[in-house]
Amino acid sequence: MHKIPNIAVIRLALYAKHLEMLHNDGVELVSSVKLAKMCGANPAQIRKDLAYFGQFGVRGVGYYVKDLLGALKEVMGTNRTWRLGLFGVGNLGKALLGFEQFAQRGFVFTAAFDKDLDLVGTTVAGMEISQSEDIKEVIKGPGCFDIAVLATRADRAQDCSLRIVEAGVHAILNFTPVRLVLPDNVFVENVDFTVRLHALCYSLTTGSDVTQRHPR
Amino acid sequence: MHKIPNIAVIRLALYAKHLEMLHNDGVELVSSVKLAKMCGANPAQIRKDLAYFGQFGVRGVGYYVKDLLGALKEVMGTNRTWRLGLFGVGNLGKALLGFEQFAQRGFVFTAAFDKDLDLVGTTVAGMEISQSEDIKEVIKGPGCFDIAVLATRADRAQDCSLRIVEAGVHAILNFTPVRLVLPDNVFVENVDFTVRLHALCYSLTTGSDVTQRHPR
DNA sequence: CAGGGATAGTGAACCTTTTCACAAGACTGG
DNA sequence: CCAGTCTTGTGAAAAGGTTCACTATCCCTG
Ligand SMILES: NC(=O)c1ccc[n+]([C@@H]2O[C@H](COP(=O)([O-])OP(=O)(O)OC[C@H]3O[C@@H](n4cnc5c(N)ncnc54)[C@H](O)[C@@H]3O)[C@@H](O)[C@H]2O)c1
Ligand SMILES: NC(=O)c1ccc[n+]([C@@H]2O[C@H](COP(=O)([O-])OP(=O)(O)OC[C@H]3O[C@@H](n4cnc5c(N)ncnc54)[C@H](O)[C@@H]3O)[C@@H](O)[C@H]2O)c1
Repeated sequence: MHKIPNIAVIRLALYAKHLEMLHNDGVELVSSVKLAKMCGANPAQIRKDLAYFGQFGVRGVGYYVKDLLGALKEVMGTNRTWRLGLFGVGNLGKALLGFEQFAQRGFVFTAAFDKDLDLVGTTVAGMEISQSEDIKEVIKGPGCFDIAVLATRADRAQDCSLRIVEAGVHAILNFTPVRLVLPDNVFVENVDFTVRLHALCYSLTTGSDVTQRHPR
Repeated sequence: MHKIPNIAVIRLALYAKHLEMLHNDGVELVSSVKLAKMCGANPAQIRKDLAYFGQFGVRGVGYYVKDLLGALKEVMGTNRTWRLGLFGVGNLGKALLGFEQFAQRGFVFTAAFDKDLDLVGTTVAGMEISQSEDIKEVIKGPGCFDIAVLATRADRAQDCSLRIVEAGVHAILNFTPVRLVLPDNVFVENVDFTVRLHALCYSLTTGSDVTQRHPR
């Protein structure tokens, strides 16, 4: 029994993305070598990553795209729709709400919250905006969601995340630059692209690539 | 002479971010232990990362926030303003253009391009939008930029990135889900948050955290 | 100016992750 | 049905990264 490297799990999402593309293109069979080329990975790594979760290929043949995709979705829990709740309908929040491709990938916004009373009650991308304080009521109804997307102003992020957790939500995609301090049973993924911009600056300045072995 | 781990470089940006906060709060001195707590890192790692680039601390005392920040900025090439050119002024592009905090961190949009002729000529967040085809002219004038931010529709991304490279730009922050195929001397950082959402799904489904040892 | 308490810098040990290399199985054509 | 070819699955080796533990250095107090 092996321990599963955390990074393998994250790569699974990457593989699934590319399998989805292959599937859409009508490709039925793929080898680890071909998939690796698409993902910019090493074929042995793909095989090893998959091996942590089972045997999905056929020796001498390759992987059946549809089967592997289905298996990966099951492993990752993405063979269902996940409901998202947005906090902070500003610049970024509006872009996220209006991003149709989320739905194609199984993510649907069921609620949106803002502090600003001018926004509350208005509709953005077909979604009526609720007041942040009402989270506990909203979550009991059709606005119930599984994952919170945090895009409030930075100075409200900690505070807001606490209320999210209090309401019983245990997963947060955090777009604010704040490192949230929350109980251990809450899963947080931080997205900060200024850090990525800095990596580019370093590359341009020194001429040396900051190659990423891990997808990010 | 040691080889510098690429990930160390990326962490530098993280340290710099937190040093910036300390500096704004008027803190003058910080130890590796304190900084590690803020960043969610190990103190030895911080010291080791810094050691790759020089000696910035005082034994028995700690690091002078202002000095260390200055040193890191120099190492990373962020002690100057970097000019950004936006491609694709849609949902996401508008949010990026309107994000004032970029400027605070030394990143300024000097040009914005779109394919849509209804958008070209209009002004978004104080920026006049040019036609994608005009990149070569724009880059010769005051609209010149160092880093391209790619937020076009996915099916135009590869094509658009090629034209960016042709115009002489060698760094791209790529928000599209496409893996760009470009010459080796072009630096690309991919931002794909659906992959992060999938990691959350996995955590929620299995109950096991996908802890990130590396900042992303 | 000596002693105690901090804390950076760093070689070495340790741990994790990637890559290699090959056996096992699957298909093809004759 | 056999030989040749392809590709997965996987133990083992290699590479890469993190953490430990210790030394060197500094500051402060008496
Ligand atoms: N816009 C970008 O491109 C971008 C890029 C990177 C990071 N971010 C981060 O995303 C966050 C939002 O950025 P933005 O540009 O959309 O800012 P914004 O000021 O346009 O929007 C913030 C919104 O959050 C709302 N808000 C504040 N406190 C709230 C609370 N407690 N509950 C619910 N809503 C609340 C505000 O009313 C406002 O509508 C910021 O933390 C920013 O640092 C934004
Ligand atoms: N909106 C989001 O929250 C979000 C999230 C993740 C990823 N993305 C990705 O970012 C990209 C943009 O998303 P969006 O929601 O802003 O889409 P959008 O359709 O609102 O905007 C795309 C814009 O790009 C322009 N465009 C197309 N081809 C171009 C070219 N060759 N040169 C310049 N401009 C061009 C279009 O005219 C349009 O204005 C997409 O690839 C999407 O997958 C968006």
